[in-house]
Amino acid sequence: MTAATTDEGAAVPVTIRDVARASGVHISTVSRTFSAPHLVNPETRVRVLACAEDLGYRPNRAARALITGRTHNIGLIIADIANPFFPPLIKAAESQARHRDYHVFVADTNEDPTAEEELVHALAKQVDGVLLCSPRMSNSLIEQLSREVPLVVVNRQVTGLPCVLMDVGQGARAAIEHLVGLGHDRIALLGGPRSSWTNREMRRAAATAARAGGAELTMLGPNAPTETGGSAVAEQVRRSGVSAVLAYNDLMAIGLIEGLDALGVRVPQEVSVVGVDDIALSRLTRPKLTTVATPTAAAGRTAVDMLLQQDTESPRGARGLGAGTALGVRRTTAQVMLQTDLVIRDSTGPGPHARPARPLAASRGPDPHCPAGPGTTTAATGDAIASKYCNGGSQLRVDVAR
Amino acid sequence: MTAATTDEGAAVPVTIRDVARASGVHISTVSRTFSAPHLVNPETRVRVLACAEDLGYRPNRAARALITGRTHNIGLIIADIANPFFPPLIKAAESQARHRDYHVFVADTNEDPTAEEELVHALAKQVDGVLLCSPRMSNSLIEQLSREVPLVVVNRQVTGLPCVLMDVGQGARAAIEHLVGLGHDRIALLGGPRSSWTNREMRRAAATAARAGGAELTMLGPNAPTETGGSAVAEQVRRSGVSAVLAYNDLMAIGLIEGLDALGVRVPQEVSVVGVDDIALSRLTRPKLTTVATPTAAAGRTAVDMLLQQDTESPRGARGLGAGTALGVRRTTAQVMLQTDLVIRDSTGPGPHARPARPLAASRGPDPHCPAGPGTTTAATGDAIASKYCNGGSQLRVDVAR
DNA sequence: GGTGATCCTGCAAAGGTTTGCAGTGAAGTA
DNA sequence: TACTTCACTGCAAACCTTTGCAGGATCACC
Repeated sequence: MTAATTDEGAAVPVTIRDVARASGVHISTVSRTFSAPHLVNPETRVRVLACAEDLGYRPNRAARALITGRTHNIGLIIADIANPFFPPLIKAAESQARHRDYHVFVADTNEDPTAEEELVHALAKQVDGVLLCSPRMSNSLIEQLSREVPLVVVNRQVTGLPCVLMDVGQGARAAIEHLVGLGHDRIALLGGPRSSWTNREMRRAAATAARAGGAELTMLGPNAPTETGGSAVAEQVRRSGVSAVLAYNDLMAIGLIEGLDALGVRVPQEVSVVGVDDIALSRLTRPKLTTVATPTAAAGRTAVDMLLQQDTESPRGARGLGAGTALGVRRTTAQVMLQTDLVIRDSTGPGPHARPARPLAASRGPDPHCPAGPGTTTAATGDAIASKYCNGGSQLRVDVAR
Repeated sequence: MTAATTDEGAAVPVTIRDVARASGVHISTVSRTFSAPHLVNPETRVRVLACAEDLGYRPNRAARALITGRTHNIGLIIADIANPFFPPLIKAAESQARHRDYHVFVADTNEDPTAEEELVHALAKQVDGVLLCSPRMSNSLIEQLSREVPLVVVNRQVTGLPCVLMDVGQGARAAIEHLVGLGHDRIALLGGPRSSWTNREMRRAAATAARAGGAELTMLGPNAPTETGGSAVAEQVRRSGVSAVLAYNDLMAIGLIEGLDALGVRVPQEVSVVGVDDIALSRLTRPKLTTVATPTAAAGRTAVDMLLQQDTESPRGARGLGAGTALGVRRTTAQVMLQTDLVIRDSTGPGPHARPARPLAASRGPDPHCPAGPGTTTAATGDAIASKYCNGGSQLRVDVAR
């Protein structure tokens, strides 16, 4: 408001120097007023702050970054923003970062590993750390890049690096058990991208669970993790003769349901379908999707916390230590596993070997993921009652490596 | 790869100085090699580039920004990333910006005007310009902020500022005409946020179109632009006795359909519903949503182009001109209006006064918004054939003010 | 050989901030 | 009183890059 402007309205940048002049102190005192207030006399401080406020002074972060080596920015590298899995993660990460006075660069790689690498390089000098979400590049490349800039990896396990993982293994197991419990003994796993860690975990856990439950598991894929990727295999699913499908994610599950519908195969009457992610959309389709809910927002928050924690511990470019000395630079390598929940809705139903009317073991009640909406209304439509399978809320299991 | 690292792997920042030493030239020559290659001897240039490559040198953008006054960053302020309307816009904007060697800060305001203002302030020094998407703050505040940093406004008309608008007026008119043509003469407009420019435009255009078509238009709202906001008014819609509803956006339309379904009201048999935005989701619900498609990605690209264009024209902090002199600072105030398209799917059907079997005036064919997918398969399910109402593609109508 | 033009390169200041060090004055202690 | 301690402030270097200016070398031309 009171910031000086020229006639034409262009803002005149007001610097620490202007504030110093106005308040009659040296620029270093102004600097300290903002970055180390306890070092300046309370009276001086209020005077400086008043002048700064009056002139509309705001610290130049670029200049600050130049000397401190900290930008107070973080980077967020995302495979595909348009995939509804990511926005809640971005939103949570951005919010958490801002709480800690950090800003967030967001970059979209279109699932392209090369773009991922370039972006890390491009961002490295501008940020204090990077969140790599569902990366598609190799582990060794990730390790290598982590030497250039602190990294936290989401949805991928890289030894020696801090990771935030969602326990899709547990989720896949719960899903298979749910299907087996419903009387399905021929199940397909609709795989996602080959380079996806989640994909590998799901395959492994689903295979084990199917074996334990005496069911036969058919692996399909890899496929694009999109609606189209799901609908494209509808025909294959029908031919395979399975009565249930666990899909890599909700988008594929929804696409598959569309595809089956086009072939005249009814879900869940003829084929049961389970997705993964519990994107908002999965409550809005018909039938509403049974899915493994992943704690996306929590993952975003946690990843930011881990990044900023390790960041605090390892200031780069500090002046006191000889530049580049590894002294005191110890990076966190904690790996956090977030729990998943099976949310049972309407896309799964009794299989060929269903036993009559055995109640589910799980707790019952309205879908906790959809409070107060008509999304899970049941009586009128005869839908199955939504329930959670395992545990009440998302908890952390933390392993600290090395 | 060959960048120097310490034993423990921490990266040693390599500067222009290191490259200069390695290649035996002065730092200014190295600088010119990157920022003004034509000024340096080809032989020298290749030598410097080789050394830079070898050492893994990357220019420090903060330092560069400090002296040039250009950060090569832009800010993107979004009301709600989780609203599926925005991700395609973000994606397009980020991609376009990156093509021009700019990076993008993304910030989410949670529909909070105060947060918008704070974010503009916070970002101002770090970016060369800001995209304000569907802002909720007042026009006068926006104008004031535009003096601090170049702004391009999306989905809001602010005189004197560059704006990217979607012609929702045209869209609303087309929707009303479509409904009237189907025999509906009592229609409700389900309004969105009061401070939304889109909302005002829709109201105005819908009212005019309804009058022209001899239909009665009931205004409902304001409501939250979410699924919940839509489902909350289902009861009100039923009581009002209308046979068709035009909703502020797809989320509300989908929520409304859910809500009506819960009340036992069938769509489109008893009530027709039209949304706005054509989010990906609108093709996946049952019934598939008739909606006004807004060119979201084009808006993102256009907005970035406009911002960078005006940015090129008005270098800030240039050294040659006296700092802050408005000389040469002439900002674009072009306002671009992007055309919208009515996409007819399955949530609209004949009204109480339908004339029998009059073919629609529009072109027919598969939904151009959903190529090659089973999303609009028709024969098996008996769905209406999807078609576009007005024009073939999104075109620009450009007015250059002042 | 002298003059001027052209091409390339080096010099040094500048941009806004932080921070180790030193200096000041006042208060506390012996 | 002399000495130490303390709280506060100023000084100046440093971070990395860009860029106006000037100097040096080379060449062409008269």
